Amino acid sequence: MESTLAIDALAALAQPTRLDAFRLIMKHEPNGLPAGEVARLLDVPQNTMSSHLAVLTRAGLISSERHSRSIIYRAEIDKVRELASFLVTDCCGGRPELCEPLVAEFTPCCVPGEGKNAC
Amino acid sequence: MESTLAIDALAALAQPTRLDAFRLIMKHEPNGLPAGEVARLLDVPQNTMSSHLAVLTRAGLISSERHSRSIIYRAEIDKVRELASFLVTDCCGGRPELCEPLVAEFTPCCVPGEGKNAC
DNA sequence: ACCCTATTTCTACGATCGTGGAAAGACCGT
DNA sequence: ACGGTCTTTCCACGATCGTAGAAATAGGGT
Repeated sequence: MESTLAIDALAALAQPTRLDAFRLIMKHEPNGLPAGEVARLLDVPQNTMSSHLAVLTRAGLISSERHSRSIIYRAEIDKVRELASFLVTDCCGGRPELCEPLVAEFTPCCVPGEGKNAC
Repeated sequence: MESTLAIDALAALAQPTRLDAFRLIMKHEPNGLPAGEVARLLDVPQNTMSSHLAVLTRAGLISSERHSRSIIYRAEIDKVRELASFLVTDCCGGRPELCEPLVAEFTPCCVPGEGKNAC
């Protein structure tokens, strides 16, 4: 992942209203959520939310699709994967021994066949 | 990880000069790097870099320690782990099937006993 | 054609951010 | 005590951001 793309994604998430909106949209995968619903659920004016959603879209973290009158927003999960990967790769670049604890953090999460899921 | 702490960390990294500085300091783990070196290597005035380093410090991503005349900056790797974990947890909250590909992204990296290290 | 709903675009305002000159603060050597 | 090095703090400037009112756009129902 290129540095400038990572910065756009980081900057997009580094804002309370947008982070909330992103998390909300994530929670509604893979159905998505209309823009008005996002604004209503987070109690933010529609036009304000619209510009925030535009920022998240420009950063590639969400995408939109028109569905008659509504515009449905969905999360771009690959982008989160890229971003987390960027952080980890960045951190252990050239130093594998540093990123081992990072991997350990994620591995117990979502292992198939495990009864409880820590994730 | 609390949301506001994550936002501070994200905002701190969402700036070119700071991201560069952070990556540079990461690269010099665990020895650390004096503030002046960071400024010199990235070709940024010392006082400008000083304020950026202060932001990264407030976000908990780096820490400083005086060593005679120099002030050595070191990365707080745990914080990166927390941040990456926050992103992943955020993403697959309640939906384990979504975070599986994320884990797959990290797992091949740094597995012990592997000859080549993709990380 | 008209109205209603859903959403965006335009615009402007105050607030915060990034930058770097100038000065001040630590620390060491002599 | 003094000069030199390393770093931070203070300050001010322009630039970007977050917000939301008002108007414009897109689509569906009658």
